Amino acid sequence: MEHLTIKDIARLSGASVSTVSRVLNNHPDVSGPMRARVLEVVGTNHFVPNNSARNLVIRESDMIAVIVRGVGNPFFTRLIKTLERSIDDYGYTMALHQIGSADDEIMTAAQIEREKRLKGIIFLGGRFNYLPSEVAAIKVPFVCCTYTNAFGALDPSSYSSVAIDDMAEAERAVSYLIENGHKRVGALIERRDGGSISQLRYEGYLMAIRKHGIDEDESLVAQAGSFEMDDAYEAAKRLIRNGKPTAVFVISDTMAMAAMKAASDEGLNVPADCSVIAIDGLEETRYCVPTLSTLEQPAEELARRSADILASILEGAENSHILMATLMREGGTVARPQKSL
Amino acid sequence: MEHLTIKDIARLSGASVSTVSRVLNNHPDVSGPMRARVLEVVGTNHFVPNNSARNLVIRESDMIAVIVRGVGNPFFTRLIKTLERSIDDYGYTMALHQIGSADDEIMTAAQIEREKRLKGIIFLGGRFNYLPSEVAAIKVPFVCCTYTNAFGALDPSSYSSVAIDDMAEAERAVSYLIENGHKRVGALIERRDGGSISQLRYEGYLMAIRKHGIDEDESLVAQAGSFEMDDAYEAAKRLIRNGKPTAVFVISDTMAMAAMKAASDEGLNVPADCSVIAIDGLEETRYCVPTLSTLEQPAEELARRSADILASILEGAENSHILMATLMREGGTVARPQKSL
DNA sequence: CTGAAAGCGCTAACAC
DNA sequence: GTGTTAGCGCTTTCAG
Repeated sequence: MEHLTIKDIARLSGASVSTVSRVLNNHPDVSGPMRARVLEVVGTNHFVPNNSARNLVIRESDMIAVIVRGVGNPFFTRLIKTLERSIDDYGYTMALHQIGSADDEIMTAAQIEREKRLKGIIFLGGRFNYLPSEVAAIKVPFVCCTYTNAFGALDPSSYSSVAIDDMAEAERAVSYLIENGHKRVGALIERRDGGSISQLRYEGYLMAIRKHGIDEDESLVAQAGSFEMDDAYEAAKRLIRNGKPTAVFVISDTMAMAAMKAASDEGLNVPADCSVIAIDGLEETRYCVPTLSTLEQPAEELARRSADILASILEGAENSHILMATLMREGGTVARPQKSL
Repeated sequence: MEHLTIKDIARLSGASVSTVSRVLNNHPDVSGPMRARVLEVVGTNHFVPNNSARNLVIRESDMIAVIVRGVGNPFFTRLIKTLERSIDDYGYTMALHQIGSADDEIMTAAQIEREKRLKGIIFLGGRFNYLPSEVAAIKVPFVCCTYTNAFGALDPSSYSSVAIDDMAEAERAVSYLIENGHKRVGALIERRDGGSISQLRYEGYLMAIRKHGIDEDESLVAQAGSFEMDDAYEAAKRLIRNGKPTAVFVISDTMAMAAMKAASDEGLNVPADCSVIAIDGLEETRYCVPTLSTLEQPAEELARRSADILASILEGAENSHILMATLMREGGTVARPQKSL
């Protein structure tokens, strides 16, 4: 016997399929003895109803899908936790879907939407350049969490988003370094183009140094080519050797950890010889020695507001976009530059 | 129009449902013009087939589910990446399922198995105490990755596992400290009981100190109550103050990061005043200053072997159990104790 | 309270 | 090549 069906249970318990279905779904109109009998058969046979069949006939679910590209991103951890709780509080059920680096989140979403009869979707990280034509495949409301359609052509009324102003926050971080007396401020980024979060934060870096009348210096910009720590480490070493910065702005906390290690391995003391500031605010970097100075994204808020927006849209509200502020975490990695430099 | 069905596409394109189905599934026996016509209608209408219906009629899939409790665990990150690639290499498709802390992985698995017609399952982290009766609900082969049924009563031939020998490895880590001259070796754990990985590693700690004839000292054992960094930080502070250890064995890398911070905040230098060793081998802790000394779990291997086993079982092989060795990463957090202590 | 029967959207024989 | 049709396993009117 491969897999039992509701029909088998009916036969085994001497009830009809509809009665079995009723007890399975906790409908009240089943007699005590009958219910007990069915439950017993279900139990001893480890019967589990086929959800595909169920989903097929149920025209709607209470499910909200959270689609993540890269569960590897530690920043998403906290978001996911809060998302789960918020979605639950609204009476919905969360389904987390990790997608491979090759998959397209929009196509995946459209697929899952039909399969699960989703109520709505929350994307955790994604492309910045959706086209209206592709998004048309998604018929339920969705919110982009931690990013917006900065490089795309989406009608703002067609989707929602909750994120920080990456460019402005990066500018703030770099300005903070400059205001602390730094002139040679390096930037450790992934890529300066490519339409990712790295590009936005790099542009914020540029705005800050221009605004403060500092000349751009190519030797002060290091592109790691990825968000990985090993690539960041190597890029940081190059940056330190070639650019001799007194402070470095890093686009993410994990990359900043690698940069701090690189500085240490180069014989530099952080922050005495080289200050470091980043954006993200991972829990892990609180435990760096010294604690990483970083602009903390309001992770819990980001997640909660995303759920709030989706829930309100489900109640009839319009799409909306929220830009949240970061909180400066004054750790111990920023100091005024040494006189000698 | 809510959602189109294959029937709508048939009507719109002047084809029959079976023809539409054929082009959707890339069957060869459809004429060029007809195929193009259908594809066009599908495209302009953003039609996505209902997978529930599809799964219902397709009696089997090529899917292997990876069920994770807590995507938050950074150690799982690398595992997931490798798992995805390995599963893909075998020609299967991976579906990642995060389960909430309240859900039971076995019930969830049974459910998903039927829903998706899974080929097999890989659990990433889970309870150590499955009962044969509950596991009976799962009809496809499954492998426990990173843990075994240490506290349960499962027949070894009924499931597979790939893990390290937690107790032995913990003993090895602690012995390493003792052999480096440490007598006051503390243990920072989650709980000493509860049937988790913490219990196993704690028992390894006990074995090591007993084997070396060191007396047990309650003030040298700190239970954090969770695997969280903030709890570990507080527990580490208590441990340092009350136990005055010259070295600490920590059951996980993340908790070790917190412990190093605690030591630093207590005015201690790691490793001069207090050595630290852990088990896991996260990429992040390579970038601690100094690099954390830890027994690296062979993450890629763990994942690859899990996929290998599952694939071989699917080819007719028997269940099997693999215990893998860790690799000692000699970072910079272990030193011989100071004379003065 | 319980059973019979009609689909949910799709695939796969089976005819033409 | 293309269309017709019988279910996949389940929920849900609708009768009794």
